[in-house]
Amino acid sequence: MKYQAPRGVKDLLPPDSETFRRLEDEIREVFGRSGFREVRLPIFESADLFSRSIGESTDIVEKEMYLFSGKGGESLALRPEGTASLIRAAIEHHLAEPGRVERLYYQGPMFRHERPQAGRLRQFHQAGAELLGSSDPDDDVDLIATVSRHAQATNVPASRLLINSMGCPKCRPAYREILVNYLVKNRDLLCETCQRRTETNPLRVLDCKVPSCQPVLEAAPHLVEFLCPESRNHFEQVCRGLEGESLSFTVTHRLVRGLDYYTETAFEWVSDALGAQSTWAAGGRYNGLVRHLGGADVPGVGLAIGLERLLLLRELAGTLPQATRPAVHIAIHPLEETARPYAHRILAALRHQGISAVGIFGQARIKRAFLQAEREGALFIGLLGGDELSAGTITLKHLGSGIQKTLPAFPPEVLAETLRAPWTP
RNA sequence: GUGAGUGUAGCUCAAGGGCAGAGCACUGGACUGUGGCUCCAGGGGUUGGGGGUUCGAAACCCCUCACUCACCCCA
Repeated sequence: MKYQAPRGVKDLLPPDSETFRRLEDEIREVFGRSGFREVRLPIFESADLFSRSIGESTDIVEKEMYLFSGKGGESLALRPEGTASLIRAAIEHHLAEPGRVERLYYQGPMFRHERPQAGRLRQFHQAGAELLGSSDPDDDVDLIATVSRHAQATNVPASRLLINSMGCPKCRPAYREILVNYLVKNRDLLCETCQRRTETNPLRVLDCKVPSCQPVLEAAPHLVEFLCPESRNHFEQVCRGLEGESLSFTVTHRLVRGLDYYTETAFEWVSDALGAQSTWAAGGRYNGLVRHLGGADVPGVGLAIGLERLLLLRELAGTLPQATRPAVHIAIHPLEETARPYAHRILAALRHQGISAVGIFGQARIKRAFLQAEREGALFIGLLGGDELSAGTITLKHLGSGIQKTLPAFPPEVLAETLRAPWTP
């Protein structure tokens, strides 16, 4: 085997490609019903956009981006996530303006250079929704409800919603200092990675899963206890709103975001039915991001769904959208050389009538032609021999019932109608 | 980036130092303008790749690549 797909990328073949397509369409529908409209974003951007928005000290930027240079030497990157691109586009096209509310969604492949494993690919797909221009906690609640309700309706197994507050630029630095003091005091009890992160990205230490770190981290001060009055109020209203919607959630003090631009509410949906990569959707509020990227002071809240992970869950639940192969209505087989042009004429005429039709040209024996017609999913086979050619007819056989009729091939409107009518004994 | 487990026909898998095999799929025939069933026959492989040990390697050793899972990170 000479060539094979690069590591961590996957070919999606029928019927899996059709199933995936249906899942994407379903998510478009869900976002669309909540008022979001699609933006098509480029697959690469200036590398700088991602390091500025995601954060220099995150793994994504430090070691997982696919970087390359443009002809002019500019530094470009395949997008590792969608929010940065969407916000860039919203600023560029003046959709992120004070007082203006925009609901936008995107969908498509993302790229991160990681070691592949269950639910983790180097090219994977995300669908994300972003609501710009509102800082109202009920918009957080509504966005969360959109995904949670759909998860309920499609029986996503063992799914739990976790939420936390990341605070705001007013209160997070104070908490950060308190946390760093606590971590430094307990430095000897922490793993090497945590010791290093205490300097570089202290909030991430809370996310550590090394067993020996757990007692220290469990006892660490909780961010929610140090929120400023505004942030506290926002978080409480989100919690109350979710309760009002009867959406169950768990406040998880050690839930933090890997991406620096999140403020206030952070949330994610996890499922024990997945492997180690248990998060299938995640999001949060990012009130500082638009300005951070050079736009106006416009708040935002958004989320992204990992489509491959959702697909795994829906497969387990048995609620995957039905993969439908495009139906071939009729397969047309010329029995003699002289009937070939006639076959082409009928194929074109039927397709023009909206009937899907394939030609079977490469089979010398009629038995093979029947087998191929079945394999291609045809409902009918149309046989064209010398008799049909001279009489201007076509011999139709309905493959399901075995009913056979020889009818005029033209006008095509009449033939198309015959093919659409039920053929029962 | 680290670790473990797997790589044999298109697919699912046998053979565990001594002739590389089965089922399904594929191709041809029985069957010349009428399919699915059946029967008969056939094609397919440098055993992921490279090197080594051995009279002899799919098997044992080393390197490498890929897949799977876990760490890490994240959707």
